[in-house]
Amino acid sequence: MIRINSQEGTPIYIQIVRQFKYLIATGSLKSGDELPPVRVLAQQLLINPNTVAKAYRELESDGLIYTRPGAGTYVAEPRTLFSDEERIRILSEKVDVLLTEAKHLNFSLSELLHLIQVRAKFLNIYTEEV
Amino acid sequence: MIRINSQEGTPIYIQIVRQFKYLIATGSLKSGDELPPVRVLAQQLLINPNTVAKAYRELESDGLIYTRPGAGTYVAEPRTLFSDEERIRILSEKVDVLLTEAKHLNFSLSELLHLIQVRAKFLNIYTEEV
DNA sequence: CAAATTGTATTAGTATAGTAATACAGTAAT
DNA sequence: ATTACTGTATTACTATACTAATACAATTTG
Repeated sequence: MIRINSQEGTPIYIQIVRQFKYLIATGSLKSGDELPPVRVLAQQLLINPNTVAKAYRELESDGLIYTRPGAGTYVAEPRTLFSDEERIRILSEKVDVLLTEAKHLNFSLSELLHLIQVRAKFLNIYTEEV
Repeated sequence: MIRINSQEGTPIYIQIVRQFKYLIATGSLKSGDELPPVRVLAQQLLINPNTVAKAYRELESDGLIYTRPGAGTYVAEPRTLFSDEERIRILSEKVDVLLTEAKHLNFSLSELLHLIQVRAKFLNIYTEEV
């Protein structure tokens, strides 16, 4: 379910976080689904359970999962945690960074918008047509 | 020209990099323009010249500026450093991350696309209409 | 209740990041 | 050539990140 790459340099727990984010965003993991126990995933990946726990803590602080100590860890409901203003503010920061990157890579705005739609379809994150 | 925030936690040199990236992307700094000498900017910001130098090194490795030791540091030509495949590969990674974030924040695809155009106009990075 | 399974806290070791002090080396201008 | 500027390299200190070993606490299950 999860794969880590020791070569790549990015911290193990970050790799785990990122992959679960994708799995949740694409719907491979749905609300209520249980994540593997920290010890199970740790043994699969040959790492320390605490490293998995750290990843889970990060996902929980993002509101994507919740943990019940003694019971397990589950995918949270996709409730809107923030106000509209805050949602826009959070995403705008990331959009601005992307726009800057795109500009430096010589992408035009329409090329960027097109790429986003291509990737959305490829990742199967959004089913809507635009 | 540059401002740093000691509270915010993000490393000083990263803050410097980010701000120069914006200045270049928005055209406030154009090809050939000289960046302030490391000592000058360091004194303005009350930090060590080496910290500024580190920021400049990062910008140079991104191809945005070039330095001539003994002379100064200048904004590079906006030449395309990469092949089309590579440009798309690099940007796709960042797009994927943004799409995942947008999904978790309950943005629809069209809302995301709209926000991008709004921000592009606001930042004045792209002048084209879509 | 007892046993097994869950996540958590504590502690520690190692590596790396971040910043700085200082000395070095190359360029430009007079 | 000398002086005054450039960026660079070396070294070192400090804090934090990352991972792990181990013990703890809470829930579930029989």
